[in-house]
Amino acid sequence: MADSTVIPTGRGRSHGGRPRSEQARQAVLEAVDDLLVDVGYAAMTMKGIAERAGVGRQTVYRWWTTKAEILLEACVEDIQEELVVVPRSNPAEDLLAYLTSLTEFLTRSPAGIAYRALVGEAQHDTVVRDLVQRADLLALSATEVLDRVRPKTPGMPETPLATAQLAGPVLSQILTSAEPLSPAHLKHHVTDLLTAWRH
Amino acid sequence: MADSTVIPTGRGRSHGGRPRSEQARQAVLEAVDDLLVDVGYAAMTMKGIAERAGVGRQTVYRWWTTKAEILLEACVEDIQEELVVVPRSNPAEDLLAYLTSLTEFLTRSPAGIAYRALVGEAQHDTVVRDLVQRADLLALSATEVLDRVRPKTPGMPETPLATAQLAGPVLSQILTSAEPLSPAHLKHHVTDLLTAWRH
Amino acid sequence: MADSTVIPTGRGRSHGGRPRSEQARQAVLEAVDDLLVDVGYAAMTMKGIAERAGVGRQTVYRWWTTKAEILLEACVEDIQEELVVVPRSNPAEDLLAYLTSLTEFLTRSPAGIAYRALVGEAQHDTVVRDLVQRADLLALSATEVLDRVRPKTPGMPETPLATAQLAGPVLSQILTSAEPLSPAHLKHHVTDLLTAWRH
Amino acid sequence: MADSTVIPTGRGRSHGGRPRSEQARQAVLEAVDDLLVDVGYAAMTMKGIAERAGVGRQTVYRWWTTKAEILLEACVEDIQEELVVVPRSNPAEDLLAYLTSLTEFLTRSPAGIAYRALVGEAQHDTVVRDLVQRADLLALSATEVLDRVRPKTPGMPETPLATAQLAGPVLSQILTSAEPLSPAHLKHHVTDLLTAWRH
DNA sequence: ATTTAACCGAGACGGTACGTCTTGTCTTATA
DNA sequence: TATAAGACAAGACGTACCGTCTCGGTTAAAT
Repeated sequence: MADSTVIPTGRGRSHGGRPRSEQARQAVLEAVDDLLVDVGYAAMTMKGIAERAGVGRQTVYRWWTTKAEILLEACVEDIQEELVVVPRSNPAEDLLAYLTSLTEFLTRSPAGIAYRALVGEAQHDTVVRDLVQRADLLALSATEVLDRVRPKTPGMPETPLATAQLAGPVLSQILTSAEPLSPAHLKHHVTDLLTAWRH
Repeated sequence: MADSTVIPTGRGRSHGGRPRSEQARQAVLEAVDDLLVDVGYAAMTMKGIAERAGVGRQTVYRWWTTKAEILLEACVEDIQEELVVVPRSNPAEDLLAYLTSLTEFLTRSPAGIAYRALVGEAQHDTVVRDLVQRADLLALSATEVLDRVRPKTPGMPETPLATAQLAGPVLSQILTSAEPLSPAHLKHHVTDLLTAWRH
Repeated sequence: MADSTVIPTGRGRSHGGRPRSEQARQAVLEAVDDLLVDVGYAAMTMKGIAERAGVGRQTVYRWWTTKAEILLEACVEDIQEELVVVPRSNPAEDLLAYLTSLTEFLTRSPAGIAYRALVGEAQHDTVVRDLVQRADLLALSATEVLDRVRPKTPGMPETPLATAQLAGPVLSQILTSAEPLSPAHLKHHVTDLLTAWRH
Repeated sequence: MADSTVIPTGRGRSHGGRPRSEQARQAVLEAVDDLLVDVGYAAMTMKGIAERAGVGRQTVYRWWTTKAEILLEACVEDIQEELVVVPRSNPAEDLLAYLTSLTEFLTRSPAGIAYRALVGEAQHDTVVRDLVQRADLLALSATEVLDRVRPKTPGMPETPLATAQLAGPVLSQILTSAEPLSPAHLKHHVTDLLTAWRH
């Protein structure tokens, strides 16, 4: 799935013609990251992206149709690296490390901020909604942690609900409030989860 | 607090002059609701709102500065009515009724769709972010339910975290996926919460 | 006829709304004259006109659809003034004065250069062709002279042909060559015309 | 002179390499003729020409710099054939036949329409102006006729003026009006010319 | 009863981003 | 080396919306 977005060089490639410039692609992806930090999602425009990247406007439109699409491509590579959590010795530490890492990602990392912008845009735009769902960025990282913890928690529900129970409170707090859940809250939350899942 | 947004007729009112037209205000609020359903948030413009309401553009700009602000005012009145849950005989039913009602609100009600649009816009626009936080629409309804349940759940954490644990999974699922949590999931989630909160 | 183009303030004016800015209109007409001299017709763009006039792009498009249309409006007022020839004592002098004035107009006057540009564009663009024909700028001035001369030239053909015979050689020479007909040629031409028209 | 444009295969041709494709050249010249009729001069683009000809864009730019240049080359060969008038028994018939042929050429023949487009473009573009003047397409054909008539018209002025007097009214009428001079007008014009030229 | 002041609708104003188009250059693979 | 294909940077195209302004008219409270 990811391939179709990650490797856009595809496209027929029958013969002849100048090949796509990897340099231009990288310049656009970097420009998008920079602009998101500098001016924010709302003030980011296709025109501005092209200019910041030193690239023709048509070149941007040739490969992407919206700024959300560019943002997704720019974000999708980073997210896996940044959200990988090294296994811990026990479930409580494992889950807490994940939630801490998730909070950090969503509030500090450029990729995380991009992810929030995408989720925001998804509420307005059906196309973006589909893109975000298909990429399903959080589920991948959460699944990994949950699979490690599952053997020791016989009451854990199936993955979709467990993911929602684990990450939902953290994510929705960040999306609707100024402040994320505190480390103490995170710890309490993990304890409650394990209490429930062990029964 | 809500008053400051609901009664905008204030504004100095030193003396003389034609009073604000309540008719124009209502026309704008209704136009915004209609347009959100008809064309979606992204395609909704200040110009379009004025035209749909049969109102001069200056009249819109005189009282609101962004479409988010109008939407908030249109939404804030409905939300309390729609999310009120009649008390049930036991905690499990009380919580389940609330989550069911919340799911319904966020996926069906025009006011709920407006709320999602506002949360979405808040990720792009700091001003909207503040508006949404200040209104704190969900907390009000959740607090009521939690207060009813609290006497029977000694382990329930303080309200902010409990609200996140209760509504977070439901909300974040709706914001990031096509499908909300199923009734069965909601039931399972309530059971888990009560298991944790009773210990 | 000319009124419809000369008084563009018309347009219904049924009620309400900010009235058209005469200042903006004048700024555009002057900008077009300037640009025609500075950069030439081909390099003149709607964007450039708006910028030179210090006017929004939409303001230009609101009142004119092509640069030719603007040019015509800018030209149509000047042309009558510049091509009026004071009556002379005899036909030969009358005609020669007109042709001299015409040559001067077409090779020196900004309005004359604009007229040539319009005739040029008329070869490519049917809409411009109609505009130019309808305005019929040269015929008006030629008719005046011909009417003065006619009483003394019984053999003069009807006005359309006489106009072509009088001005055609001068105009086509200027349109297809670097150099206009010389004063000596003009004199010779007038003599030939009168010879023919007196028989 | 014509050679430099007609035989563009020249270009040094010092040593090896793939020779110019005569097939590509013909395809371009035909595409230009087709497009002029189909979409008109203004809507004709270098890109469109290349695509219609089934030719690479670089190939077009390699051999011509503007569409006017291509048009001139496409036009220059035809014009001589189409404007040749077989000698008639008397000056009046000779001149009338020429003017009739000229009218037909300018209003019907693709090459004539191309010529009008070139004259039109010459008003905007100095380079085209020079090209058209240098080719001097009409003078060649007019000179031929005038030379036949001259022995019988002692008062005919030198060729440039005589050409202007003969063809100018016809040409300028076509360039500035919807309708060319009528056959009756042409006949009248010839009579007038001969009246003047015989004195 | 008149004046004053803020409201109302309409719509033109100077801007700016949109997404598309053409320009002339370049880079590739093929002939 | 010339070719067809097609990506590239640049920038004009005409449209839409932005937020402001100007108009003539309306509606009340303060003169």
